[in-house]
Amino acid sequence: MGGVRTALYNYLFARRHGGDFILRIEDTDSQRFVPGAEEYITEALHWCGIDPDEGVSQGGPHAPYRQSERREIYLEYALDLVESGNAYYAFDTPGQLDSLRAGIEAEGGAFAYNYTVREELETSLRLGPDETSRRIARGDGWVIRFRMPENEDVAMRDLIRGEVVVNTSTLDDKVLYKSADRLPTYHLANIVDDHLMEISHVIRGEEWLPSLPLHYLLYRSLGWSATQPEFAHLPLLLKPTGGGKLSKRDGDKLGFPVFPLRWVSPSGEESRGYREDGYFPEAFINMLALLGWNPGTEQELFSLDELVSLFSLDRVSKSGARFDPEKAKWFNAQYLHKKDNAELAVPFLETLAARGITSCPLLAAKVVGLVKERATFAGDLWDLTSYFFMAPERYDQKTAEKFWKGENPARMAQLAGVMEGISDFSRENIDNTLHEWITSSGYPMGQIMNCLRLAMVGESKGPSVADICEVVGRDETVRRIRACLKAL
RNA sequence: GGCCCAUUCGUCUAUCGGUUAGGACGCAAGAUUUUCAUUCUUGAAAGAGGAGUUCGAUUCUCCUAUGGGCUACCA
Repeated sequence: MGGVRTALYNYLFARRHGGDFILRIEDTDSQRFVPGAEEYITEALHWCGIDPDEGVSQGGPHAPYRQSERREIYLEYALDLVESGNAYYAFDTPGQLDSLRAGIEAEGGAFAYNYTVREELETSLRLGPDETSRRIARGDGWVIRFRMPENEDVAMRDLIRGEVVVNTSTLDDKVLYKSADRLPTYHLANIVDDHLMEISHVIRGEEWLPSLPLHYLLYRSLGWSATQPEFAHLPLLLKPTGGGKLSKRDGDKLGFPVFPLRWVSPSGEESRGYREDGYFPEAFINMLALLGWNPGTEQELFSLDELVSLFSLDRVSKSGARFDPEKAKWFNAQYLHKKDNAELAVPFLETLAARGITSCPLLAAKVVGLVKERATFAGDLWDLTSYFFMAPERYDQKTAEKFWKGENPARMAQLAGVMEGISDFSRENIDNTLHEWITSSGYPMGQIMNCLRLAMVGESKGPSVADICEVVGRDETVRRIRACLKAL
């Protein structure tokens, strides 16, 4: 969800300003490669209606869009950085660093790989060029680290938060190029690719804000400050209850989807998706758009086009937004109620067919129209309409006790005959005949109507009883009244 | 621990120094629907605390508190 919202804001911003929305796959962690994940992202964006203009599946002038296919690009820039003195080689093994870290933490300190230690550790800064070359030639493992300046205030601009200043002495010498898989880290790859792909705006999650100084310094060290993109860091999506940002596991625990589409991990773990749970993509998108942004008016329902024309980064809120599954449902219900009956009838007919019921599109659309305002999801439709297709199998006890008593059963027996006599079995005619008969007989209207509903539906719910009678037809109406008489 | 960001009803939010602090979800009550739902009306519900600036602070500044993020050869 968080990722989709980020993509959505990027899409809206790009569309709003006539730019391109680019999907780049940042797969520089070979350890965490997940088969199927990339296809999943593409399919999810497509379902949401926010396909990229450029990217892995549509290509574009900046291809390839998969960082794993651009690996030879990055080393060159990392070496440039070493040459210009902005980066250096480090030969420390992960094991060495772990024990160093553990030792310092045991004394209550915090280890940072920075200006205080880089001249004492296994770095090219201490070893000198000859020894460094010797070690590299020998095949020692090396990484390239950024040489973070000492005590410099970096002033940055965020389109949502304004000015942010950080002193470099609180930062560390981040690894830019990894030894393990001969790939850059996010930081280097991101800056290099954003430059090469002519990215104008980076709109990403707030968790990236702490590395913004590094990114600013990287642009400067590479000599790209003049063309560096603008940044906007989005507030995080928070769990509905408790603390922390929304994470992939929360949905299963709290009973709502966190994925746009159902996701089955390679290890077989399943996560439900908004699509499979019956959400309309328009409703999902609408809900996400308003989680952290609003147009300043009281309008809450927006089409994608409206969002495009209204969206602006300066109306994005600064604080984290707690996701409310109830409001998500409300959005879906709004879209469901607005949906065309014939359109809703298409999946509904499939539901019916799966239950062995054959119906025509016209009838299905009519039934859907009668009950859709009671539904939140298209999947609710069957529960709300089953009595149109099947006679009730049991009768709600409370309703029966309340209405099916005294002279009412005898009156219902009469009503069966009255119904049988209606030749034009239309809604209007049923309604008129019914009222006329009840009034002229001097029967209590509420009692009779509720008894009839009980016979037709089995409980106290549903649209106008005349509508129900019309749909099921005269014979079935009479049959249901007599069945109810027999059962009760 | 260090650094950074944030703080208005339970939740999402409006307010860009002067408002009876508005809307939405949810909740409650009522009306309509001779049922249920929809719809409509109404109600309960908020400026974290403390200083300062100002004629006047929810709004600007600082401090504190709280929440969150980051602190990997992950993104």
